[in-house]
Amino acid sequence: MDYKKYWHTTSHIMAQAVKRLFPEVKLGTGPAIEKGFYYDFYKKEPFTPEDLIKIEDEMKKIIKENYKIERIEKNKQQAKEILKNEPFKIEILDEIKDEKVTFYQQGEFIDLCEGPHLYSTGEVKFFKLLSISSSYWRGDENRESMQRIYGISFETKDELENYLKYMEESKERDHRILGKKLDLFSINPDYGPGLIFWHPKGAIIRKIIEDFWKDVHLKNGYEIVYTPHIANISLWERSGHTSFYSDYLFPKMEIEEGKIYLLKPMNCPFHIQIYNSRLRSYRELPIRWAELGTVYRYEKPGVLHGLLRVRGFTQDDAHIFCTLEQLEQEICKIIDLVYFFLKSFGFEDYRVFLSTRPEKFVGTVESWEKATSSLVNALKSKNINYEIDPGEGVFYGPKIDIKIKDCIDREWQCSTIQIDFNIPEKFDLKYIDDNGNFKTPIMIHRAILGSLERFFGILIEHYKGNFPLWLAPEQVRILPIADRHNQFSIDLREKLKEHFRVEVDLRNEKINKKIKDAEEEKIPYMIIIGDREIRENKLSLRKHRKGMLGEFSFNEIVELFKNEIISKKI
RNA sequence: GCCCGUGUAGUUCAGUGGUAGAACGGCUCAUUCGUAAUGAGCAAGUCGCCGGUUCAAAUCCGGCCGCGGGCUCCA
Repeated sequence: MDYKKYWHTTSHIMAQAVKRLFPEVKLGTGPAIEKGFYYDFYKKEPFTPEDLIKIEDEMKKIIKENYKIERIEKNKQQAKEILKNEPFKIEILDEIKDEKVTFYQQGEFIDLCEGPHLYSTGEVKFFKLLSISSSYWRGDENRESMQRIYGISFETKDELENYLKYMEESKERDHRILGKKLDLFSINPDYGPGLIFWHPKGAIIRKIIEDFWKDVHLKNGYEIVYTPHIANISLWERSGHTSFYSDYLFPKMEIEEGKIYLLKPMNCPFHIQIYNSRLRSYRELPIRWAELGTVYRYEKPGVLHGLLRVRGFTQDDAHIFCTLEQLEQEICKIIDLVYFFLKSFGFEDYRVFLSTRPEKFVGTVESWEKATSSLVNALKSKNINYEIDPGEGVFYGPKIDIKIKDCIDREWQCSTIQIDFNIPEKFDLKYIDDNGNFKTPIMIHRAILGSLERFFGILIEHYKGNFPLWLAPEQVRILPIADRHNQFSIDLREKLKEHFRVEVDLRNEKINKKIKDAEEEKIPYMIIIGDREIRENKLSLRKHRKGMLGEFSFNEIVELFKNEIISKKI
C-alpha cells in the first residue's frame, strides 16, 4: 500500500499532540517522507526523549478519540484569521497563488494542508516516534532553527516491528562499527578528521580491488597513468577550480617565495597535461586514461561521515578523449564496464538517472543536445530503463548517474559518467583531423566505484562484514584442537599459503573458543585439526555461519576454494 | 558551518562535588580439551583540551576540539 497518506496523517496527529502538551509551540511543516514522516516545530527549549514518550501517549489518546478528519476550503482572508498565531504557516500561505486554500481539521486541531489524509485519526494503528533533531526553517541557515521530530507508522504491529528490526540491523551493518571490530580501518580525529588509515586487513581488500580494477581496465582498452598529488596554483587557476571550487580546496602551500601549490581536488587537469604534452592525431582517438587518483577536498566538519564522506579519497577515475562521432559508442562501453564491475561485487539492482542541461551552462545548446542524445541512444541501445533529472546536469555537460541498491534496499550512488565541453576549451585541447585541421576533442569523466574509501564503506555494509572469499582478508583459519596438533597445522598452513590467505590459531584455547572467535571475525572457512584428521589425513571443513561441511582431502579443498574465488561467489 | 546530543582503560560502558569502576580484550600461570566463551592472577586511565567556580571538580560554569543525529524529501 502507499503509506504516504497514512504517514502524513500520523504527522498531523503528532502535531496535535504537541500542540496540546506545548501550546506555545509554533507549527512549521510536516510531510510524509520516503520512510515515515516528520513535523518541524518552533520551540525555544528543545524536546527531550521524555517529551517524546509524553507525545506518543497523547497521540494514542487522539487515535482512540477517533476524530473525523475534515477537508475545509477557505479563502485567503479567512485562512489568515485562522492562522493568526502561526507565523510560519502565514509565510507559506503568503506564497500560495490560489485564492482558495485548504485546511484539514481533526478535533480542535486545524492545519493548512493540501492533503490528502485518512478519514479519521482512528485509522492510524501502530506508530513510533524515532528521533529529535534540528533543522533550519526552509533549509536556510540564516532562518530560525526548528525542532524536528521523526516518526514512522504502520497498519499492523508486524510491519512496525519489522521496520524497527530493520533499523537495528542497519546499525549492525554500520561500516564505522564493523571497521573497528574487524580491524579494517581507522580515523584519528586528532590528526585528521576525514582522513583514512587503512589497516592491514582493509588494505589487503583494497589491494585486491585495485588489482582487479587495473586488470579489467587494461583488458578494456584503457591505459593506466599516475599523476602528482600537488601542482602549482596556476594549473588550478586555468582549470577554474580556484574560482568555482574554492570552498573545497585545502589552503595554499607556499613552498618557496612566490611558488604556491595546491593539493589536487580532481585528477582531470593532470590527465589533460599528459594529453597536451604533444600533438595528437585523430588516429589516436579515443584515448582512455585511467588512474586510481587520490584527491583532497575540504569538506565542512559537520558533513564528515566514516568512509562515506571524507577529506582525502581515491577516485577510480578515467578520462576519455574522443570525437563527437565516437561519443555514443564510448558511453556504451563505459556502461558495460560499470555493469561488469558492479555485478562482480554482488550489486544487481540499479537505477539510472540522466541529468540534462541546467540553467547555467557552458557550450552551445546544439552541442548539449547532441551529447544528451548520445547518452540517450547509448542507454536505449543497452535497453536500460532510466529516469530523467531535468536541469540537474553539471554546468559543463550532461551526465548519467547509476545508483546501486544494497541487500537491504538502500540506494548508493557510485558510478557517474559526465560529458565535459568546458575543460577541453579551457586547456585548448586539440587533435588534427583527417583533413589536417585542428579540432577540439570531447572529454568524458567517469568513475565506476566512485571512490575506493566510499565504495569500501558500502561493501562493508552490503556484506555486513561477511566478505566473499575472493575479498576476505583472511580466507581460511586452521584451528588445532590441542598442542600436539600444532605442527601438523603449521605445515598445512605452509601448503595452503601458496594459494590462499591463511592463518593458524595456536592460542592455548579450547576449540569452542577458537571457533567462536573465527566466527565473530567472519573468517569464511575454518579447518579443524585433531587426532582423527592427522590419522586419516582428512581435513574437517567448517563454513562461516553454516557450520560443519564434512571432511575433505587437501586437493578437494584447494579446488573448492579456487572455484569460489574465481567465480567471485557471494 | 548551524542546531541538538555526546566525549571516563585498547573496546563497550557505569560513575550528580569528597581516594577512578565493571565487562570484554591484553599479559602471566594452570589446563590439552572435538564444532560459538576453561579457570586463577596481574597490568592497564592527564576522566578530550584550556580556563573558571570551590577547601575539594570526571561531576558545576565558559571556550575550543572531536564524535553522533539532523540541517537534501517543503501546505
